[in-house]
Amino acid sequence: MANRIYLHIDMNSYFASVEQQANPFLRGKPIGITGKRDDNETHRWSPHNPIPRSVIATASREAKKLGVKTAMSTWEAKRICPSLILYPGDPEKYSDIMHRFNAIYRGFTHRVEPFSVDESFLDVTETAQDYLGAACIALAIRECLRDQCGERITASIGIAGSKVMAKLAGESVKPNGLTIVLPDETLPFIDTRDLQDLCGIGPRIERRLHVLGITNFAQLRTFPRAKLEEAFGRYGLWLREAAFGRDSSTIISSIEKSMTPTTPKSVGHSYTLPRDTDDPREVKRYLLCLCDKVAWRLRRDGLIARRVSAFVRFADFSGAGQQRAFREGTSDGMTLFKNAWSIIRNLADFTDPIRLVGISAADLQYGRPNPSLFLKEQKLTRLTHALDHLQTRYGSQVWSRAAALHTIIKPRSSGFHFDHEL
DNA sequence: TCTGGGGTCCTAGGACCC
DNA sequence: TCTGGGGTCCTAGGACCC
Repeated sequence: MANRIYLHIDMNSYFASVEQQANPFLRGKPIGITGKRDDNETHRWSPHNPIPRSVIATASREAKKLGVKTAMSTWEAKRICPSLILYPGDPEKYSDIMHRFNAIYRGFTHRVEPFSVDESFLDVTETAQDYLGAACIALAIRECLRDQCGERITASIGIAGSKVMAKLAGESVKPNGLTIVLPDETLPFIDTRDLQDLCGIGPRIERRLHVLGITNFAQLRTFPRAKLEEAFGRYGLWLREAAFGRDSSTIISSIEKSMTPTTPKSVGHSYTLPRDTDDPREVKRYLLCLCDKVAWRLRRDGLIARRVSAFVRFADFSGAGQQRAFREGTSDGMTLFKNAWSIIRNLADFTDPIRLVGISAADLQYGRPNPSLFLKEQKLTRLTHALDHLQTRYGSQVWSRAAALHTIIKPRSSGFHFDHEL
C-alpha cells in the first residue's frame, strides 16, 4: 500500500493524568503512579507507610519537572523528590478508558490499531486525502479528547507516511505536540533523532550497533545490508528499512479484524513480595493467588491454556523459569497452581530468598475445558461457575481461597469519571 | 530494604521422526 | 569406525515495547 498517511496518538503522562482528572486533590501535584496494589498498601502512601517495592510507571508533569522519570525505582524517586505522592496504578481502569478513546478515533477512520494502553495508530489515508486533511483530523481528535475528558487528558500526535515514522514524529514533541513529517522531509527528520528514539532499538541493540560503528541513522542507512543481516538476522533488515522511514506494516480495519479475531498469546501475572522470603509456604500462598487471577481471566475471556510457565526472581535479582505443556486445555486455577508449584519447587530450594514469583498461561485457544467424568470435579466446576458469576457482578475481591488469606492481591475500584465535571 | 508488571517476538539447541 | 539432512516440536532465554 503506497503513499498512506498514518497518525500516532500517544497520551501524555497518561496514568497520572487520569488519576488527577478523577481526584482534585492530586491536581497540580507531583505524583508517581506505581506498579502494584495490595491489601497491605493503602490508597496513598504517607510518610508513615513504607515505600512500596516498585517503580514509577508514569510521573505527572509536575513530577517530571522535579526530575522523576518513568521506570525509576520508587525509592530513588522519593529520594530526589520527597514531596512525590506515590499512587497505586489501576491497569483495568486505564484500559477501559483507552477503549473509549479508540471509539473516538473510530469516528474519524475505521482503521484504528490500539498499540498499547496509551497509544494508537490510525490510518487516515481515505478520510484525510492529504497531509492537511490529516492535520485537521488530529486537531479535531484533540478537541474531542478535551471536550469529553477534560483539560488534563492531552496527547502527542505524529503524522507521517509509515507507522514507524508517525511514532517517531509523535514522540518528538511532548506534551501536547503535533508533528507532521512530509514524505520528502523523512530523512532530514530521522537524522535529527537518536537511535534509541526508534521503537525497536533498546539499550542492548544500540550497544551492538555501536560495536559495528553505527551511531546514527545516516550510518545505519549506508551500512552494508548483508552485514546487518549477518549481525541481527531479519531484524537487521527491518532496522535498515526503518532508517529510511519505511515500514511495511499496515493497519487492518476493525471490520476486517472482527472477521479474523486474534487469540492472545499469553495471560500472566507476577508479584514482587513485600519482603524477600525463604518460606515456601508464603511463596505458595502468593502463587495460588496469581494462578486464581490468571484462571479467572482465562474463563472470563473464554480461553483455555495448554501451557503454563512459572518463574521466580531471587533476592540478588537473578531469575529462573520453566514451562510445562498440558495435553488438554485448562482454565482451572488449581490445575495451574499444581503445575506452577511443582515448577517452582524445581527452580528454588528456598535457601536463597525469593523476591518475585510469577506465572503465565500460554498456547491459548478459545473454548471450554472438556467436562470431567468424575463427580467431585463436576461439583468443583459448578462451584467455579458460581464464583465466576459473583466475581463478574461484584468484582474480583468477592471471594478468596482460605489457603491464600493474608496474601490477597486485589484491585481497587475505579474513581474515574469520563465527564471532567466531577 | 535500588531495580513493577503486563505483554510480544525471535533465536537457538536438543529431541525426535522420516 | 563414524555418525546425513530436513522438518517440526518443545523449551529456555533474550530483547523489545509500554
